[in-house]
Amino acid sequence: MEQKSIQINTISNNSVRHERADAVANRQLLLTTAESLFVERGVADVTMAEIAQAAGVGKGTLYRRFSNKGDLCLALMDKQMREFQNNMLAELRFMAASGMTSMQQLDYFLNALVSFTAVHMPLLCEVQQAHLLQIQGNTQQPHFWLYMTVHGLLKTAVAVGEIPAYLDIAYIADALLSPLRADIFRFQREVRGFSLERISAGLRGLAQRLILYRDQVSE
Amino acid sequence: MEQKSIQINTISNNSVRHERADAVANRQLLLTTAESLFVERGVADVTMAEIAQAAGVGKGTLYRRFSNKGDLCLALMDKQMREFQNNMLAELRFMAASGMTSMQQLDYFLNALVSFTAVHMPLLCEVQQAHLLQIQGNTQQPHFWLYMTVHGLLKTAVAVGEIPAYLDIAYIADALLSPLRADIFRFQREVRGFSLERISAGLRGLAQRLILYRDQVSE
DNA sequence: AATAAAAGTGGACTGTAGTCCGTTTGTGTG
DNA sequence: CACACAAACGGACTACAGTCCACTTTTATT
Repeated sequence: MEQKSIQINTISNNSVRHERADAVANRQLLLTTAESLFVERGVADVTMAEIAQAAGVGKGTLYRRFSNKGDLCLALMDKQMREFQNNMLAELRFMAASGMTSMQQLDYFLNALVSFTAVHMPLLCEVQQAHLLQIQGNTQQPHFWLYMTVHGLLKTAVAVGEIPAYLDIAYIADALLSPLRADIFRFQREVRGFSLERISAGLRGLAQRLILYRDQVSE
Repeated sequence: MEQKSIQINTISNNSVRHERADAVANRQLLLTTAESLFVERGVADVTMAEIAQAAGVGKGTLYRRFSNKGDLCLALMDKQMREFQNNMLAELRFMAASGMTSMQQLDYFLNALVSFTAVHMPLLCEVQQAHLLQIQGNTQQPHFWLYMTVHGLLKTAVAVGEIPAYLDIAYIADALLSPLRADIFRFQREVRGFSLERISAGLRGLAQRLILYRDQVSE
């Protein structure tokens, strides 16, 4: 997880500068401070200035590490995010090897993603609020990986003939993920009062509708 | 459109207070001022203080009329919104009377909605940013009407047997509308580079997948 | 026309995000 | 070890959203 942040700054192409020790310590300090404040009073009600103050550093230091609240929240989820990714990758590979269809894998993936979204909703709200359009091909974005996964599964499903070839799977991948944007998800949970099970079933049901039935005209 | 704002404040149950003339004038002044600033420099780059100043009124006056930028933007769309609503209502009624199926009506509706979203995207972004969770059963929200319409069409479609009864249409109505949230729509347009036609076709294709085919098991 | 109360108004004020920049500190090099 | 300098630091500063409230204007009533 954090071995990544070392050796970021390559000077020219030869000598390397490590991230300074105090900087590393401060990053960690800020993360743990933020986390406990978030737990204590809720993510939305903690200001950046408070985090800096509670950690005993200046605001400039905080912002040097995390360019905004979303960034900070993303860093807090980072570990669990990678875990989720790795687990999913492994499980999907296993499912594929066991002869399960791509659409069954997609079903499983979406279900897991609903749970993940539910657990991290408060942080995800902040992340998505911040990263809205600075996405611009940033491969690091959480959304990017989700999209690639769903898109990949759909692509295979088309190739194998599970779903019709005329479907616009690039669009569909986006569309299937859009109800899981944190703000919409939250709306469904808190205003509509949908249970996790209902959201998961609804979304998966929508996805499974893509499956090709025998008598359909393949346009 | 603006005949509505008169006679809002009922005192007790008998006497009525009109909205003061200067207030009405100021509301109109603020709307036209805001609109020209928006046209000139883009919605996102105009601050509330600028609007107040350009209109020659204090900030307090602006905020008394429109409780935030989203509110102001909503008011600017109000006329076209009602128009869209009325047209749709009429056209859907006509389609129904002409014997078109609910799913065909939904197809038409979604297509029109994509166009509407595209035209008003900048304003919609602001509106949706502001009104995120103060929605709480507010019947005035634009989203509410969209939801009711889609939900209604799906309900009829189930009743008539166009789509299976086991579908969770309450969920599906939300899910179908979620790719049209302004921020997601914008992402698809500006980052993915999807054309309007592609978005419309993709969304409608997804909706049409709900249709019941003969050999499907009705679970 | 006088008046009281509601409604409206302006702008100072508060709170928060995020930037900027002069100062301090850790680190690799000689 | 000392020294240069990039990196890191702190906190003042800017910008904007939104609130508050003392003062003004309109309006209905008499």
